[in-house]
Amino acid sequence: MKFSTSEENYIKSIYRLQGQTENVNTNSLADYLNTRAASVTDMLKKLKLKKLIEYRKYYGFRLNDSGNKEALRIIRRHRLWEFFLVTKLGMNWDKVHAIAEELEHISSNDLIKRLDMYLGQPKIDPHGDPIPDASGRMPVLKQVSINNLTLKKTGIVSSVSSQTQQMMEMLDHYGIGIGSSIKVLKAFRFDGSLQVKVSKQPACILSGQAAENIFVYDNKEE
Amino acid sequence: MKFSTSEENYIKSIYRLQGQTENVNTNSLADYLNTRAASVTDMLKKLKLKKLIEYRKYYGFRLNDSGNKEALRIIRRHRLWEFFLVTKLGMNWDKVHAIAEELEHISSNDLIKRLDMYLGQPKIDPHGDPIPDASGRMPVLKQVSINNLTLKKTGIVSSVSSQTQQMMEMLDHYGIGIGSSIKVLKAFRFDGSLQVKVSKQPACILSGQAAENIFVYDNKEE
DNA sequence: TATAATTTTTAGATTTGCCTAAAATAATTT
DNA sequence: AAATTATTTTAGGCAAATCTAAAAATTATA
Repeated sequence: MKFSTSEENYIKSIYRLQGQTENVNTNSLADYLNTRAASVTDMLKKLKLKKLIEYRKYYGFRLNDSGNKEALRIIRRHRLWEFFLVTKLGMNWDKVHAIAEELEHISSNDLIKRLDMYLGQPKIDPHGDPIPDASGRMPVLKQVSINNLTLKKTGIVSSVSSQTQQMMEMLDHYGIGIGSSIKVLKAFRFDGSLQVKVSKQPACILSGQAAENIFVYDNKEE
Repeated sequence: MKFSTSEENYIKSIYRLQGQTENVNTNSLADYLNTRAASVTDMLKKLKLKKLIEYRKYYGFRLNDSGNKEALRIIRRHRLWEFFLVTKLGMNWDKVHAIAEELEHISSNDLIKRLDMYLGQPKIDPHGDPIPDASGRMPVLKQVSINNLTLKKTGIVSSVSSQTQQMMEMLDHYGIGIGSSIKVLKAFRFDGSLQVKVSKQPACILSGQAAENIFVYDNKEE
């Protein structure tokens, strides 16, 4: 089934909001979409008719199974395009969102399958968010501290276990933050220090102690 | 100035049609766009208001300078995306058109500038049509017979000078047609024969005699 | 050149997605 | 529990892009 751009935006937004709470309510969706409650109600009727949501008047609504599936398809497209814009076109990752919002509505399955292959079946987008697979499953992401990351494999920083002032200062100095991509070029067994490449910056050295506190997801297919 | 998808489709179509004749008339545009004359008239009013066309009621219309400029911007986007779909995603060139029709309406200048760089500033799309440059100029394409094509440079077949039955049979056998991409891997000076790669097929040998009858445009920036 | 045929435009609906204002329902207070 | 407040829905309208049917202008023909 094909959906309009507007329908897709509603589906995606409901998916976002229902993540936190159980049911979504009209006003919060209206806020989120920068529109009015009346417009939301109009669209809810349409989405109900198309059997994408559970909806009881005045009581809130949520996506049903096929609604969720559709949401994941849209999110997959969005994140693959973001990955493309950052890794292939070198766009800044805080600027890709708006463009991906447009690209995501092009729904050719063949296009997306090929894009996915071309990008190396990435598992996380440049913001550090997981990319659902073709059948709508979110990948199970194993986090590894970077001293356990395979050499030359790109990981995406997911968390840091020490949140001390000193640690933060150092991460800041190296330009490392949640979502940064990191590749280990060389591991020195003598002291556990690592030569790493952070995003597009020149290679640098991290101590073993720092390394074991920085966690990444492996990106791309094994 | 920003235009709607529908406006852009009209602009592009007028550009196509006015190529052949001087003025475009309502019915032929309606035919071309698979719509009704009344819808065309409605849009013409809008395009006139936005100062993109010359239009005298009942007498036909054509793009003015800014209309032409806009058309070329859209065509540029379309052809760059087609190039991307074929060369990067490996799509069949007879299937890319429909998808490029959607991609072309995403109008971020930064996106298109980067896409262009990423693709190597190509001069012709996979159908053999020239790609306008950023300022809307169509590239001046020099045709070269492939025995004058620089080694390892990809050319796009533009014409064949001998149209004999025998020649056609051979071209067919090698899978060479207008729009095919050809790269010369090796030139044997002894007899002028060439080892060439046609599209994604395995390399093969062409006689010097055949080669001098096959003309290509150089693609990509010098 | 008057009439017929064709082309183009206007008039008036329709659909989608949005809006405001008012009515209906639910939740909170007193 | 009744009244007040907040939320949600309905009613009715608007703009964009389309359509059909009818009117107007142009072109062709008898």
